[in-house]
Amino acid sequence: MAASTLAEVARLAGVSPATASRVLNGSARTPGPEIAERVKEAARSLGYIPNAQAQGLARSSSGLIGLVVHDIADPYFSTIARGVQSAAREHQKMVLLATTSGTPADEQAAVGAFAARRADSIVIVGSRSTRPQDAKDNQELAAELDRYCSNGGKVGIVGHPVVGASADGYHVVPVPNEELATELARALAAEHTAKFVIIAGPDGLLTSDDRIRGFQRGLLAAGLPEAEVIHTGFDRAGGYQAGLEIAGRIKSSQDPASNQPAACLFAVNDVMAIGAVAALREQGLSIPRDAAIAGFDDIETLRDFRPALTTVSLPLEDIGRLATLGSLGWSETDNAMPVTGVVTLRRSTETVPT
Amino acid sequence: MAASTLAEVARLAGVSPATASRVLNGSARTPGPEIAERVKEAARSLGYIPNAQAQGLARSSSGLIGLVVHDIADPYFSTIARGVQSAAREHQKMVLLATTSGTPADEQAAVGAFAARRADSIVIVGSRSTRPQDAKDNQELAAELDRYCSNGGKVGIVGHPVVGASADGYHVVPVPNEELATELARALAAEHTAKFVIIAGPDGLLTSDDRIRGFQRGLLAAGLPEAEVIHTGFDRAGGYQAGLEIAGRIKSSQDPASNQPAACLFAVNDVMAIGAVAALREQGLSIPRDAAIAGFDDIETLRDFRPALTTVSLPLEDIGRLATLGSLGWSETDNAMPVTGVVTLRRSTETVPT
DNA sequence: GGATTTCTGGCAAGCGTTTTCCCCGGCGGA
DNA sequence: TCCGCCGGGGAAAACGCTTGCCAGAAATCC
Repeated sequence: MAASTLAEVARLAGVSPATASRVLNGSARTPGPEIAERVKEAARSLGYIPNAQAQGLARSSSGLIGLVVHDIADPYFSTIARGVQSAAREHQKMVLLATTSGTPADEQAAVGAFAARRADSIVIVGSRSTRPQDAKDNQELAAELDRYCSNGGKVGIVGHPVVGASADGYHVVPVPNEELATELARALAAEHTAKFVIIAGPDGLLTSDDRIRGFQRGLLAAGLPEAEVIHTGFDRAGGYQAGLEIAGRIKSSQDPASNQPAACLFAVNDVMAIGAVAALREQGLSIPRDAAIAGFDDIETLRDFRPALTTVSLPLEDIGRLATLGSLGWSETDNAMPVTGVVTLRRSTETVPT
Repeated sequence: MAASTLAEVARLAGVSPATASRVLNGSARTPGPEIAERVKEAARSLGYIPNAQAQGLARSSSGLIGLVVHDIADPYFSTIARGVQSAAREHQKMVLLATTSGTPADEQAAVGAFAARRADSIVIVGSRSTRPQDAKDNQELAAELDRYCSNGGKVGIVGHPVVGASADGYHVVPVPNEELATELARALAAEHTAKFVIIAGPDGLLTSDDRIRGFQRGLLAAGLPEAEVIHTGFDRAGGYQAGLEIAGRIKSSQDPASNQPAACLFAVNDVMAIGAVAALREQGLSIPRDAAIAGFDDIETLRDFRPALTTVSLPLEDIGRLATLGSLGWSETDNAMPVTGVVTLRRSTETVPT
């Protein structure tokens, strides 16, 4: 038994498909109540489900929102995805998911697929890259997006605009990474005298770069020298690796007499921070005694981590919502309420008394 | 500028739409190479993107896979989602996401929406409920699914079949929750003499119930009495609450002379376990000294948690893949490799020497 | 060399809706 | 009483693509 069609419903109700369509799917014109009832009854008895593809074709709008993330299993993205999902639901849209590992080429493919599906809008999350090797792909991504926009699509972007994209229809939700990193640095500088080291993502990853820049600026403002920057992977493994390296240095240079932390670390995101902590611990170091460490994002799942991680709380779910609403043309919302975060000092950067 | 259509491409290339369709979208018949080149060139120059909705309508298949989860921000689900996504991608499908908070009514709505979109298959993840208040909704969900299946849809389910669903086309990926919980209990029973307490989800949540049952069986096999079961929310908050209660009891009854843990806790999932640990700690108790605790799932993000959590490792990503492949009719795969987990003993249940 | 296949394009009929007209009956105003 | 309106229902034309079928041409076989 194939799914029943509108035509069948109409026939059963003894009306034309036009009328059936009008009563079953919100139309400006509402047929007479008696007829309407008959149609609804017919639909019910046949178990009629409108074919959204056909509707999409006819209305040329699909009710779909495309979501592009690096990795849906990463808590950063999945939290944002939750926001996207909830905003989409409020607007009776469904979300189409694409994961890309952050590769611009994959992102381009995803945008293409969304365009093919005539998604009403696309939300892109995840740090942009300006690395030279990505330049070409970035350009193609930008072209794909521009094409999508010029065909009437809307795009919501978290963080940085896609490099090179220029058409109308973009809505970016800015995240004050730099400012917040500055604040974090100042807060840490007030308590710590140890050497600062930044555990960062690959050079050219915009989010990472912003946070580095902001942090350095904060140190500067506090009259401290620039921090050393270690570039590594933007994930736990990267943090872990950097942690190992730092642990080695600390152990070889630590002054046993001092009980001040030998280093104050800033990992540009929480997951990296956790990786670094794991490495430091494995090497027998203790946080925050031997080294203080801060992250960024304030991932929910990691809040029970001990020592509690100093970090910058970002309203990830709201960010997802905002990007979605923005992509839907709901731009009033963001003017009302720009994204902001708050520096959250916790145990991992406390200076141990004595 | 509206998106260009196949007809325009055909016109520009000087061929019929039929021919254009054949060269641009994999068809059994491939037109002559010279013509093909002309069409491709035309398509390229127009920036043609096939309209997937129209294709779907014509082919009556959408290339969509519907994924139903309780909460995409929950690491359990997001890890499975990653597997689903990757399997989908390998089969050139896109995934449509729906989150339902586990409410059967919402799940039904999601299935309906997927059916409307003519999703090729649906993957349902998340514990089924047999609670009386859900009975009616469950039945409707089952009806909706049956309808979807009888219209040719395929369904992949993780864990338990939907209560009451009977049509053809279901593929369930069984997760040996009960067996693994039994194993876990035996392993713990070998080391612990303290009172066992199970921190469980609401009564009637199948996954929770299975894990309880398995655990009790394991205790029994080890010659120990049944554990007390505390029913609470299936999430961190639930675990936390139970943790508070247990902490109270422990503190009021603890024998200061003993340095054996006063209780051995089993939380039916990792997130609950983490919540419980947080509560216990807040109450000044230490793990595993005052209480041992184990979880279930082995969530990746929580692996760096200290004390490392004893748990049962589940190949979540594979489970997602399997359910997806199964839903696509790739059933050979699962016969070859049933899902299995492994009891992973870690620090949180170690008995402290002396 | 003629007849029979084998190919290759094109025509046109869907796929299931929406939406623009159009028509017809009833109504109020003059 | 006549006319213009209005409102509700239907016919039919999209929407953009696939595919079964057909016809002509080329290739193959006696």
